[in-house]
Amino acid sequence: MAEPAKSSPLSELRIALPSLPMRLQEVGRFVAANDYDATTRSMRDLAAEAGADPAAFTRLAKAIGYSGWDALRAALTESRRPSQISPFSGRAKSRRHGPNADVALVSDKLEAEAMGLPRIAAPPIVEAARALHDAKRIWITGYRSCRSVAELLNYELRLFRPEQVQLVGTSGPDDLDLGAFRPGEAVIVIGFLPYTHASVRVAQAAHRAGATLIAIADSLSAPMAEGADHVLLFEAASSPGFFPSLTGAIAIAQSLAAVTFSLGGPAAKKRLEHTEARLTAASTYVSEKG
Amino acid sequence: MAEPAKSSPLSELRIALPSLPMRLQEVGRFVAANDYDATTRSMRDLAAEAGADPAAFTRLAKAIGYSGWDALRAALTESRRPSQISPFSGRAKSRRHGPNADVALVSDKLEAEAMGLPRIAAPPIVEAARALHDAKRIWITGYRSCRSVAELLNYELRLFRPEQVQLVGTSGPDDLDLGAFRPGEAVIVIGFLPYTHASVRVAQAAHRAGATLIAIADSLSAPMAEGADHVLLFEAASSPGFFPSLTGAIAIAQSLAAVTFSLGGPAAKKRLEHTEARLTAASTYVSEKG
DNA sequence: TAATTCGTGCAACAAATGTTTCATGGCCGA
DNA sequence: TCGGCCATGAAACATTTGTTGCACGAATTA
Repeated sequence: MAEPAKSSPLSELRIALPSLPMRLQEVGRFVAANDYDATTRSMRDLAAEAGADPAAFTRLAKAIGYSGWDALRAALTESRRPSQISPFSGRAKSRRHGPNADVALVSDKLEAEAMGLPRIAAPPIVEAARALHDAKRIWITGYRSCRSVAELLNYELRLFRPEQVQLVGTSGPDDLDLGAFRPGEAVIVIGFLPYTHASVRVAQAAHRAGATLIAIADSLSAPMAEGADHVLLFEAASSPGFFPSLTGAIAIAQSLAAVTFSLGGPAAKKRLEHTEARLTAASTYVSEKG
Repeated sequence: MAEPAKSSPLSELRIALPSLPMRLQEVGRFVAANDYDATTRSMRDLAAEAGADPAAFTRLAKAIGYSGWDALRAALTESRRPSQISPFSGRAKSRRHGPNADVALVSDKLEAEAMGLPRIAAPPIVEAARALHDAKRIWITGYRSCRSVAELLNYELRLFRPEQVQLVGTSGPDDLDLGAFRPGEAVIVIGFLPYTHASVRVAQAAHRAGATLIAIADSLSAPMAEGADHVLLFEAASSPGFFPSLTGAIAIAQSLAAVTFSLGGPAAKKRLEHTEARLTAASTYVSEKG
């Protein structure tokens, strides 16, 4: 196995974790999960809270290459020192070339996308959620990279409205679903430049069928936004990256699902709990650990 | 003796500072200026660096109203604890009822998610991208809501590396793919609390096979992060919503794809152009209109 | 089955920690 | 000038810290 980067003591710990004895794994996990306490409180204190032997901490430190717990904690403390993280402007010194160019690129991209989120208009989302709440059935469409957004929306809505939500094109060719749109139903279409023909066709079919059309797009002039009852806008090109940013679309989708759920009231809550209970019963999840 | 329940230990210190003896002022200023070291290093250590007597620290603490240096440091430690992600709690007083309640909810959610993005660490993303660049093959895994992230990553990476990227579980049962992991390949696992058994199984299989494991998760203590060569963290619970936030994961995924593409150089660019040309020729997109 | 290694908890150890005491020296009021 | 007061540094104190040696039990190997 390739030797991993020794960037942080915590990552060294994680990497060595699986090959450690059981008790040391427990302690290691505890340290990873409570790294702040690990740097501030005493070893015996941590041991008491973790329900482990104090010696285990010393042994853990030695097992991953440190001279003792003191050395591990010192490394942890240094890696957590805030001075190196806080100043955003300090990144300006990073040169355009060299190994840090990519880091600067990523940081800029994240920061740019963060700026875009608060610019999303909330009221249209709430209105669209009301439309979804009233809809007898909900269809969701998204192609290419927007398919991920469509599937997320489909997934979250189905958590509390399983029978009434459906992705277009999953139970056969898209064209079959296009003919199934009815008044009183809602169709969500997600897309941005360049727009796919398929998404436009779905939007047109929805409009023609008299269904409520909700478009999540990057522009009011997007083809699938024509004739839409609700248009939710996000900035796809806000980031200096190569691919259009989808964080805005994802944020809209999740907000839409959250508000729709909120409108659903106790019934939706009960439904969600029921779904979660079923998943838990099927032991889908890893059980909570101590 | 009663401990003061004031706002912040540091502000108490600053307030009481001018009325203190000269030597205690020096020490107090040192503590205020190096509060991180004050919580992590020992009293004698600080005294040595400040060029003061260790006893001065005890006297300082008592002068402010604490029972001793230990009490002061404990207060400092608690006030600095990072888990309190509550710079927003002040605004939480916005009306809970009325027609605008949902709008406020959405706005808060978007703002909270925007705050989370810049907190994502960029260097690990770049390192992970290097690993992807070197990988002979890339597997991607994500279940439940994380599947949307996995599919987005799969889509974007396939734009310029079509043959070497594959979603786990698309060409048959997951278990078939699990046996196909090889050293020199990279496996990406995306997940957050509650963690699915399936994702943990994939991570373990990757680790066992000697493949490079990249985990995109909400915590260092996530099961699939154990033994991972790269862990990319995002905040899933940062928003006051019902479903875990995925904007962080999406942002990481897109940054990862962007940097990997960047590392690919002209070859990747050529490949992407080729793919785009093919899609255009198939008239997938709506032609630019005037 | 016997021998051996390994993981683990317990307890004792030396070192380091925070606190206290004491002696010193400067300052101000009498 | 004297006497009391306070700030200050050094050293001694009890406590707590991280560490290590030892014994017991389980798992592994011959």
